[in-house]
Amino acid sequence: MQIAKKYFTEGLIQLTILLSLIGVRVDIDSYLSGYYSPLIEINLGPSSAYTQTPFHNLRDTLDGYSVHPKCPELDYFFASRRLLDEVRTLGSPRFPTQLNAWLVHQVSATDKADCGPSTSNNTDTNTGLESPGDEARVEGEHLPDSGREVCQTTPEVGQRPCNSGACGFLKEEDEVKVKEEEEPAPLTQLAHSSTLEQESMLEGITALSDPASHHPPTIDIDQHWNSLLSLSVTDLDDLDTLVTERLSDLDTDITTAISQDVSLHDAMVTSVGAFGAASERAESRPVNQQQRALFRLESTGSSHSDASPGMALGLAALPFASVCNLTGNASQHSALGGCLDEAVFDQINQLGLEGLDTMDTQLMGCLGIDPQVLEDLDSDSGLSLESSSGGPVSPGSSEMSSSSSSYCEDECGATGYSSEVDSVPSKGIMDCTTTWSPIDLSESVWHDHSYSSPAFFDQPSVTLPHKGIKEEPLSDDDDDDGSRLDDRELSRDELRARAMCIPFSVLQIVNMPVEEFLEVLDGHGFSPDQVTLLRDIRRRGKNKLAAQNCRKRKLDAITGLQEEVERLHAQRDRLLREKQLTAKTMGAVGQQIKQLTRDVLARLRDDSGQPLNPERFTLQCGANGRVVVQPVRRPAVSTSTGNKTDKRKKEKKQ
DNA sequence: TTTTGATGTCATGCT
DNA sequence: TTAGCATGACATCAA
Repeated sequence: MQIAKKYFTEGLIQLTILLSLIGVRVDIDSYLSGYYSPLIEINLGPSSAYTQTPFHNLRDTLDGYSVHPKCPELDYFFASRRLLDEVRTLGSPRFPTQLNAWLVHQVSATDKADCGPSTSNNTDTNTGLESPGDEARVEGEHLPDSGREVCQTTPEVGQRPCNSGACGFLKEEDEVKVKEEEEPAPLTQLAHSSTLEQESMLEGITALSDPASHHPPTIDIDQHWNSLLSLSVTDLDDLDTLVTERLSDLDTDITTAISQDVSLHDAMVTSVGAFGAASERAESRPVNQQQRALFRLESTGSSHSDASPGMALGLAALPFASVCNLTGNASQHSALGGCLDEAVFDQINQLGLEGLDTMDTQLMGCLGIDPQVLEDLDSDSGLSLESSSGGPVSPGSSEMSSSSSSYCEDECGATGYSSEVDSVPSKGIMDCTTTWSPIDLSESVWHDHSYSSPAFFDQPSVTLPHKGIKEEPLSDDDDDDGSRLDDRELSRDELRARAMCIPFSVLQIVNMPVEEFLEVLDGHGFSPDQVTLLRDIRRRGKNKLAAQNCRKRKLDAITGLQEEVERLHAQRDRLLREKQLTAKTMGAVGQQIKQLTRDVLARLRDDSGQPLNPERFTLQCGANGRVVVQPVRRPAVSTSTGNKTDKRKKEKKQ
């Protein structure tokens, strides 16, 4: 039985390795870290829900982040994680190392069932190899073997417990220093392996090391954490120095930095678990939990080093900010984030943060984040970019995605027309605020500056005088001020729709797919006027978005041209300087040549023994490097050349 | 009162 | 033919 189990385990490992080599992520770790023991799932075999390749195939799609039916509780987590993955894809490419995490789960997961599903504590749970219990002992007998096999027979893959997460990152240095003496062979392999392999091997070494050595890192975590937190935002240079020193101390820090990125979802699981499920472990160890969560979040580059807290909140960390208690540690957060994965957020900023900022304020409210912070990040004009992007009502987000995806490629989030942005609030927000209605959102974000007129109800004409607003006294009826203000916030089309008793909001009309729109036109028995109004509203809404897009592009083009002009100016200045420098150099060289020529000629004698006259002779350097004295050509020569030019002119004329 | 930027809307061409 | 997009032009509002 043990032999069969061993073969089975090895087969799983090999299969996982092969899948990883062809780019299929075997991300069991995501599931493991939340609710279930990895050991149990491993024992369940390949039919386990954690063999989630289909999930990963779907995860990158718009609506493909649905969780495996066995884990519906993780739905909102994966929605958040998907967002973060999208953000991270803007940065440097990531490499799936969850395979390694899976392998290490085999090694160290014997006590997972006892110590809880969270993977962040496996600094301590690695001692599970010694944990009592029959099952743990049985696994303890096998898993270390399998782990060594993996480490030795497949060094190119190595091991890496992603679930070790930030703890692993912090303790690796110390542990590896200790293990360098104890484990020379793996480190030798490490030296010849790639970055991720080194990372994996280091983690594997850590996982296979003596459990007794895992207790000190808990202290080291705090020490490292305090040292890192002691850095201020303005100490980034020092932080870089610190990183450099650590790199010099241990050349695997880079790999650990990568591991931070890779294991972000672990942090999210941990954090989410602490936030949503309020697990016992989260209660028993809140400090470490938050620290790890925060550190991991930062390690994934969730902020600019110089970003304001609001900026940080507006980034991809938003879905996780409240979970990770981010708001209270913005400065430290920035320092760490800027160190670990700054490049990602450079690109995010370059790509425009509006897409991420379009996290609806209601969602922020659900997460306990002050929406005002986000509003500060936006322009004060209340651009309907927000409204369009925040068109969460969009029942036809797919339609919007198909129509706007082409432009979203380079400006996704910038203009806010991303279908993804549309889709996210439509799901996340609706989950959080069940009382939310499209009308309310349209009133709050659909920008239409005062085209609405309360007089419209008195004069239900289709054409609305734009200046009717000013003509309408505001204080005519104090009792109706509230309703009038509400009406004033509505757009003209909204008012028209109300007047025509159309049971759809403008956003719904604009954003619904064509098929659905046609069904609405046909199925609701609208009058021709209503149909016309619906079509006009839809057309105007679409055109409004198009106009905003167009203007955005125009501004971008102008900005690009300005930058191009500046670049060309700089190039021209540089070339002019080079030209002047070259002229000066040429002049100096010419003077030197003249002086040398005079000196040489003064030392030469003609047939009569007289020095050569520099006025009549000159030195000519031949192609072979020989210097020949030649008589200076008189103007007659120049006239001959002039004759030649005359001949050429004559030839041209002919 | 004028200027200017932002925005909505319409017309038109194209896909 | 229709829907949608892109864009120029114009109107309006507000600072």
